[in-house]
Amino acid sequence: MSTREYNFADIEAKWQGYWEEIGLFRMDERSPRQKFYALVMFPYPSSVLHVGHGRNYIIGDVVTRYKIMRGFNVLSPIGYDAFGLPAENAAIQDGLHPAISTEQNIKRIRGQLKRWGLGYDWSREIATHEPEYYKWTQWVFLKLYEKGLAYRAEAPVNWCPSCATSLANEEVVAGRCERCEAEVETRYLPQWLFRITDYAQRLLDDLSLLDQWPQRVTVMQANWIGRSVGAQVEFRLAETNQPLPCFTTRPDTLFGVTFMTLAPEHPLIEKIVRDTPGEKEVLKFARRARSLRVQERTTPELEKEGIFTGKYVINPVNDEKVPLWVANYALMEYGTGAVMAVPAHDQRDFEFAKKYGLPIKVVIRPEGEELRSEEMSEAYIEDGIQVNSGKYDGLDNRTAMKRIVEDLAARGRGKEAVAYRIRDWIISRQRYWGAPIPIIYCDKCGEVPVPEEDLPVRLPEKIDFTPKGKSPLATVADFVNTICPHCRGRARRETDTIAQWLCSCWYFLRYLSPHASERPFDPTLVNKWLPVDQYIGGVEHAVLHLLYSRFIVKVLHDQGFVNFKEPFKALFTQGMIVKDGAKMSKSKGNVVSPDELIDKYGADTQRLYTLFIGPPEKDAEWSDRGVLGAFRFLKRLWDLVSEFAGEVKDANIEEIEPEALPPRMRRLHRKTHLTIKKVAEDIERSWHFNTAIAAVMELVNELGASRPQSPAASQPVGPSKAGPSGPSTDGQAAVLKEALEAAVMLLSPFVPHIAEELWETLGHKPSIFHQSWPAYDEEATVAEEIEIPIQINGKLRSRILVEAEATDEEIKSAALADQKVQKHTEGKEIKRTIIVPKRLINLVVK
RNA sequence: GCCGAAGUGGCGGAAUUGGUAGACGCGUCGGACUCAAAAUCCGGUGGGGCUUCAAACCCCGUGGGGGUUCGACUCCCCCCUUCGGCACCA
Repeated sequence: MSTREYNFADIEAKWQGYWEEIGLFRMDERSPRQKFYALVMFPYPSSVLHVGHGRNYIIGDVVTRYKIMRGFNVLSPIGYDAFGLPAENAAIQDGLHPAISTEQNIKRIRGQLKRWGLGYDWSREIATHEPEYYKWTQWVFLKLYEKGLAYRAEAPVNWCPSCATSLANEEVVAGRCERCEAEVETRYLPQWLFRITDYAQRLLDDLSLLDQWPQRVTVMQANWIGRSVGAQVEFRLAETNQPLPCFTTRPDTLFGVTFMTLAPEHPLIEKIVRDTPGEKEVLKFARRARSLRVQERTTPELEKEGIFTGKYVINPVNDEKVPLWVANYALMEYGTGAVMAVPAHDQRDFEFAKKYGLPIKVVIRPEGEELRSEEMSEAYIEDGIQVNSGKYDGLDNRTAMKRIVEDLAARGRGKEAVAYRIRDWIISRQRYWGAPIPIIYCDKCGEVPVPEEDLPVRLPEKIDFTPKGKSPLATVADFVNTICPHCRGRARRETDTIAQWLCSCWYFLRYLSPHASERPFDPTLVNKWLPVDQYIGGVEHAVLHLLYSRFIVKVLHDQGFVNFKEPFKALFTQGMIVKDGAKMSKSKGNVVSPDELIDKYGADTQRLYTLFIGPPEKDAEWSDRGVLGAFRFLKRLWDLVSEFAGEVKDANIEEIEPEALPPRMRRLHRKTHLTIKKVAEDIERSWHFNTAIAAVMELVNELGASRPQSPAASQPVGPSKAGPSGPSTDGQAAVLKEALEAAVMLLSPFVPHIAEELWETLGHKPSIFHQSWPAYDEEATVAEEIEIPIQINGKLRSRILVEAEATDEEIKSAALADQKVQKHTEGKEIKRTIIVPKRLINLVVK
């Protein structure tokens, strides 16, 4: 037997070396071919990657290789999101400097990526912790600072006690730290923020440009931005006439306002209660309410509490005087921090009013019904007809809403307004392992940005990482003490670092000119290559990385640095791979290591199984048995090609004449073309690699059945070895060759190493990826005979074989001639006949 | 509570616009090869009924209940379950 061993280890090493050598994935800036930017979310270098991470990169690699074969000039870069807390926490634990552990991890991960056979342009590799990179992250910060989009404020922040740093709102999930799941506290600290709220409307509007994003991601972003349309209405303090604007989405209920509430943080509180009898009590209440933890403060379960300030405000629609309260459920960050309360038509206000005996005044009633406040057990929040609303009585509330706002606007006491749920983005981190914020504080000049030519502000290396609630950088005198760029006087540096999210907001621009030392990116190249044609990553970044990147790109666009508005044209979010029903994690002990798997079966097997496991956008359960199945398939393919290679070598595919072939070969020829058709459709239409692979498996099964020694293909092999693939059957050899080559090519983006090797076995010169993707012959996919199922009253009763071109009449008479059909129609009348061309016939009988 | 996705054999999953439900793989059962095992190859495999066995045949079957249709995993209505996201945002 001439069958060779499937020695995957050697094969994979061989071709990985070869691709590197010929620069298969090196992007050529001068190529005239159409560009395609394929991007995978770059890895965070914490320890090693598991097979779950692999899915992301494997899918990306399939896209890269497929697009290359489709003739595109592909850019497929890789890098490392290297700043961040885990490295620093590890340093605290075992004393290894983050710079060292990060470098070590990068080395290991780079090795893993290469062993997977992933195609990257390694000459463009970047890591965000390198000064050559973070210099430009700091530059981005300065660009925002110049436009007033970066500012410092003493803000109540989400504080993660375990990470010992502040967090952005996007990093808080259900009151817990997104990373470590510790409960988040509120602290008051001076922080650096980005005015992402200035871009809220555009971030929302431009979601409509992202028609190649999964809808759930755009919906999540829209929800996160949380736009509400309403009105800003100007109430005034009764004594001083000082304006106290509030935002409402229900100006139609203005006549039902019976009190007003202020957020405990509201700056006005202190002023208005000064020297009043209730001063102490009110301030005490406000302080207590403020100290609540974020998740306690913002749940509907919170017991609604408040206190009367002793002051009153005037309602602009009817000049009514209503009491002003402080309430624990009012939020300073939303609207104006002052809320008009309409207990009859808002559930929170209703509960509050009931508790404190405040009046409830109905101003909207359901159509055709009365509504009495004494009988209400909950607020009526639906639409209805205005009552107790002066001249607006009798109007439907939607109309009244518009009129009331118009009338207020005419009197200068209100206007249409929009409020957003999204908050400004807190980017300060009180930790070491990040890019220092490039700001200097000078006693004379105040806050001074570090001049561009002084970048990067380098991270000092020698440092004590132990978290103290403020940045470790504050303890390094050499770092803190500096000179003011303006007056040359003594000054101090900002000691917070930039949240790592900013590093990943622009890395996809850096890939175009990764080594440029004079600028962050090359504008010509960036404008040519962006937006990214296909971005691939996890859905967990829906409102973090993906929202932040959109924001930063818009800022850069506005300043003329780039000419596109959105960074990622198409997004694909792959599902998670779980094991034993849970996300893979070291602590759960359910991590499947790719390294062992590759040792045992090879990278191609792992790749094939990962792609075969299910539709890539869905979560999937990892199965060790499934891996074995993938391996078996590759081995079968290997044996088949090895076995046939010699016989088909001289055959000429061009000379196939289907009519001259025996039926089995004709079927294989047809199957080959059907498979070519299906695989491209599955890849292009829905990325369903699992069904594409299944189709090739079918082809290989069919091929296996064509083996000379297969009982189905020939008589038991006699003393003569000539068999059906002997010299007299060149046409048959050509069909076999065609099928083998198609199978190998169609699998090549999925299992590139074995494909290259078998391509060579079949007598071709590498690389298979220089071949263009196979095309199918429509004519070859047409069957001469087709099977038509026969239904009687919608139930399947029989099947008949008919000529593909058979007319309806012919099909019908063939069906009626069928024995089983006769049995079922005996003595009955055929009422109707439905024929779906080439699909089925249904006889309706009675 | 609101929004979204999903529910198909023992398991992962297939089924263009409504048109043969269960492709492909795993598992399992039977067989071949073997002293034996592994590997490999061949064949069966949704449930049930009928049947000595088999074939043939019949019934049921895509979370549950209705409906539309010649025909429904697919469309419509109601309900259940699971998973994601949001959740005092005025």
